[in-house]
Amino acid sequence: MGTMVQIQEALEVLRSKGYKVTEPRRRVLKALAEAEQPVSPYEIQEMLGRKGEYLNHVTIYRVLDLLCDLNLAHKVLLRGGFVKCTLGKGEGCHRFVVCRECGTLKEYADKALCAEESEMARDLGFRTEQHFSEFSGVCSKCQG
Amino acid sequence: MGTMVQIQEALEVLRSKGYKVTEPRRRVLKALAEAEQPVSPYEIQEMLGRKGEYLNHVTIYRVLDLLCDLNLAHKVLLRGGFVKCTLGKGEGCHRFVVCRECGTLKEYADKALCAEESEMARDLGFRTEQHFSEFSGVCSKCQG
DNA sequence: CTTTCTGCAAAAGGTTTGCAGTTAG
DNA sequence: CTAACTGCAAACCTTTTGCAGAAAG
Repeated sequence: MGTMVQIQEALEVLRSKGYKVTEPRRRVLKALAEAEQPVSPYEIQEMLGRKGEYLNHVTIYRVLDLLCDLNLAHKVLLRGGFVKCTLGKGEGCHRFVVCRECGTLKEYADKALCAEESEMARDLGFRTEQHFSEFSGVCSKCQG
Repeated sequence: MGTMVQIQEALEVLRSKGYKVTEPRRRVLKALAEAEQPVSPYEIQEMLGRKGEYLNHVTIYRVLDLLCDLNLAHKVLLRGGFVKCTLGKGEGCHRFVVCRECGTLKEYADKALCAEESEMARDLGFRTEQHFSEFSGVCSKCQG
């Protein structure tokens, strides 16, 4: 499955930036990859607990901080949880579409939209650096 | 000044929806109108305290909840604070541009952008209902 | 070996709840 | 008057900090 590959890639990023590859970091990455929805630090702790892989919550907070710094994970503001990043580099700002019913999330990027938003902001006198965009709606499965 | 008018309008919305116009609600609205940046519940409490207008923090939380429900205020997720809504109705989703330096914020809405985003999401199988957008950047004053 | 990382204990902060008393309409 | 609102106390949950021991490279 692609999940293992994704985790390996993430670990490689850690290594290449001089960070150590540790068991807690592996576990948090795996938990994020397995989660279908954005998950909070304590939810991650629960997920791991069920598999007998206890981690201190402080450790989880710190791992998540690092992963977000490296763009290997994102905090979803609308839901207050974290997700594993599924995009590569250099494709514009990362966005989310979140299903209000089941919590399913899709990540995407669109350079044209980014450009348009930046222009919008320029009209207001701003030089934008980052666009946080999250759309809330209903996914195909949940549409009746 | 326009501030008073804006508050009067907000109070009118409260009245028209059957909510009571109380001193705490007046005070929170006034504080939001005076704030130049997004402010947290406790910051609002401080602002009011300096004017000798004490409010319990629980009351402030509840007033803010109500104002957000009525779209008279917004929670700015990037900053974790609240702002008074400055837009009228039916102009599309409300967005923010926030200055990373001074915290200055501008609110705007753009129907075309909304439409474009909805199309984007439709391609991903989503029927969107709400677009939540915050741009982080540098405002004209803070640009060197 | 040495630097980085983790766990623990504890504190600090933010948010919520239930209830009794007050107030707007 | 009565329903709606506020204040208080307390609980609860989330996040952060400092430090001592463990582990990766």
